[in-house]
Amino acid sequence: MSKLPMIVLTGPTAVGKTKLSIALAKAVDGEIISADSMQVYRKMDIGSAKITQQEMQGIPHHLIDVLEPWEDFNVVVFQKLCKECLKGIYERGHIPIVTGGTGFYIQALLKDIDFTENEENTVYRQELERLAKEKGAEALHEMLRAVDEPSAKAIHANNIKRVIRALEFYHLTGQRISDHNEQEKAKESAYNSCYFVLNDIRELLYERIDMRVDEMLKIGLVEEVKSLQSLGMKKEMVSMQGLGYKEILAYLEGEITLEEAVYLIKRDTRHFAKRQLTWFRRESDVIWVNKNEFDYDEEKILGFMLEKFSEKEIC
RNA sequence: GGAUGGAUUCCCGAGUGGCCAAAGGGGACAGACUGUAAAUCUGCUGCAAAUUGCUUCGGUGGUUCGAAUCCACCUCCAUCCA
Repeated sequence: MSKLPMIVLTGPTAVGKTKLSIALAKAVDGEIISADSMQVYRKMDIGSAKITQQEMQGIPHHLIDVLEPWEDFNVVVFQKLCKECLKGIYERGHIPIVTGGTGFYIQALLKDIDFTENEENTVYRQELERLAKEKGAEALHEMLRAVDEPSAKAIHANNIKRVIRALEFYHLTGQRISDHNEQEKAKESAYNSCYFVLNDIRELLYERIDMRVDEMLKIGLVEEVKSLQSLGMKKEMVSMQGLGYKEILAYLEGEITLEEAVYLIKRDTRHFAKRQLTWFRRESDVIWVNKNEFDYDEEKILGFMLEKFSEKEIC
């Protein structure tokens, strides 16, 4: 059986994915699946730059507003929910358009990376976290070296989160995560997909980010976070680690001024955009769509993408 | 007009005779990433080359084997007194 068709539309934050995704969906009779780690949350509209009902223009959207802000979300949940959506979309004879900036999620979907081999082991993880605090990152890294030399070499000792995950993986499965990664890395895409990365001149992108943050504030980001706070959201929660949320929360708790919070949101969003680009550069088979090369003309961009997609479908 | 304090590499800021291309932070840039990924972490940042050379610390001149660091004058900034 041939692989199922799929369009991926990604790119750095604030590049203009949302708008383009609607035009694309109309053109190919598609449904949109959001690959975004924050837009899944209800009550988090402004800070996550969530698409509005009106902007959707009747195009079905999935994985938006499906979780409460106190619920955990991660790749595994994404992958699971995503597969469920895809099933329905294919049954309806539509094309799935995966839109969003979380490269890791997209990879997990395309390569169908296997995360199923273990449960989240909070007890062991908590113990490791405690160890890290008491004995330091180096000690933890030594523990990893003892059981999984390649991982220890690849993961910097300071990157405690990933050291912990590697240890946890070994603890749970008896297998080295480095070996597991090796296997998963070799996989190729499970779909007949076109992987578009929308991009723009860096400088302009940064400008747009700054402007968008100002806009968020103007339309009530602080109020949004305030209401989340009153619902009991704490900064440790996954949802509150989103850009715009953690900083405003820090402001509301009196740790920093509003001015500082705004500066941090802008800066960290810029950093984020950069990291996204680094990720996409590493992915193979991506089709870069530099807006400036199309004179910022939506029609031209769309035309190019449709052409690429039809090439893909034929072969 | 007078007094005092300052001017440092993209920015902030340390450095007060050799160990200084100059601490530290920020930004910029680059990278890693396989269950928190809007997260977490790393590298790099005067110019050119093999351990080297060259041009930098407001300007000009001087002291010294040697100056970002000392001296003189000048320019600009800040505060205070007229």
